[in-house]
Amino acid sequence: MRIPIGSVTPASGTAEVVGWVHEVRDLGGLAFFLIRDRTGIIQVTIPKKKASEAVLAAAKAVSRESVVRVAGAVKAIDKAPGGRELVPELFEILNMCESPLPLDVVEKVPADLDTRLDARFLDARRPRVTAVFQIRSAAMHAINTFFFNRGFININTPKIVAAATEGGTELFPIAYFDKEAFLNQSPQLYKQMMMAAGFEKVYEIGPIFRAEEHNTTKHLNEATSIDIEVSFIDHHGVMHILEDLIVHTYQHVHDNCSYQLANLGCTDFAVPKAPFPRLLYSDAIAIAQKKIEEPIKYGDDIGSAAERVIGAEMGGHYFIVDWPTEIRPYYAMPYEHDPSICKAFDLMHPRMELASGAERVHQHDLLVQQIRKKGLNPESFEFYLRPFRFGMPPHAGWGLGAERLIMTMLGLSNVREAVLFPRDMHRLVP
RNA sequence: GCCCAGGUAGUGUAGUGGCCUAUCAUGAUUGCCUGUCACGCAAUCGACUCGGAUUCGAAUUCCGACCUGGGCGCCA
Repeated sequence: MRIPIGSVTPASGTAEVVGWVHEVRDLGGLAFFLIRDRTGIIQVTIPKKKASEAVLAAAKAVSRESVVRVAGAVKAIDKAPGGRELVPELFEILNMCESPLPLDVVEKVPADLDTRLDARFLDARRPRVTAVFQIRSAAMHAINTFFFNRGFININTPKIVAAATEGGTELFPIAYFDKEAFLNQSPQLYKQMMMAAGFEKVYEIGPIFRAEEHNTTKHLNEATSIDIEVSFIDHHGVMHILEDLIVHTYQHVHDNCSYQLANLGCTDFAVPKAPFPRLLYSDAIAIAQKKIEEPIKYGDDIGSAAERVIGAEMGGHYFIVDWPTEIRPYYAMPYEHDPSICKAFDLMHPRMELASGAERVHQHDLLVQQIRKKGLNPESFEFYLRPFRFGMPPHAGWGLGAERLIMTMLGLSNVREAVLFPRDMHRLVP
């Protein structure tokens, strides 16, 4: 019976493991093989005088990164990684690996991201890359559990749509029989429609597509969005949910992924504390005006340079709240006392924006008015506007970028590190 | 879309007109080595993105193409 390498201990007695040949060190009369699976690495030691002919033949023939099955006695050895080693009675090559390798799995020599992504299957064998995706999986599990425990209904909305949701961002056109269609940039309109359906609390984790020709370390043309929409709640309510979710997710990773965090060198993994500070948009602008050279004024978007200096000032996660209505989408609810600002917010990590959300406009006529103000045609949104005439409850929601969450959580330098097969301007394969 | 910087063995690099039959590391092949853990030692193998131009001479200068990284705008 095969057991995971991470579970092999000096107390195991005998063990059978399967995995990849990570490294070979042949000292002459004694040879060391490091065998790796997704749970860890074990040293296999072959004393050549004592080993069987079959074991010697296989050990001589095998190449690095070949798949092998090894079985034998487990011995406690202080000098070996994990304090144990395997002395094989069986050393079977399940599949040979070609040579040379497209990149160095052991990482004695680094590889460019481009080279790594071209051979992602091999790149992902590297323990630190495996760790990123194991942590991403754990984080997603925590997020699903969080919503399930709070009574959210998990929904799936179409990714093939007829029109833009908000205007502005570029869409990917696709051929849809004899009609014009696009890949969806956001589940925004659909999750709002489910408020009219009385679902009250919905969430969706799914792909979003943006055809922007951006060339940065924090943008993808295909990203994963974690979206919620909740009825009978205001923007403060959904901000509470968001900060609780962030803390819960960090805590889950902290409690369940110590091996992976160690592989990544995250020795000081800190769980953020809620509540996160609420910074008024107007105060954020004031900070930026003091600290950066390029001119920025009330009513401007907060650019990368401003984002960085404000982030440095805040030191941790924070919200920017009460944005000018003019620079937010039409579905953000303006304040009654001052319609020039609205109940919209962004969740920020010191490095970048993670999420944005708002209390939504739920009154049909106000919504039409706001759509017009943005220079958009309400008629092309009829499928969306219709529910607002048939009992749409007050509601609020947000969308959180999954890759950015993982990127900032683990201190990754490029968002592509948080995606198995990233899609950007230049990359469509693999 | 705009602005920078690049493209040299499988991988990562050095090389700014002749000293390049191209540096170093890693890797692969072969040999030696019984406690390695970036094992060590020796030998061998393996590269200037493509096309054009300048020049006695181009990896190096110029033009074009293709490809890549980064910054900005915009956003998640």
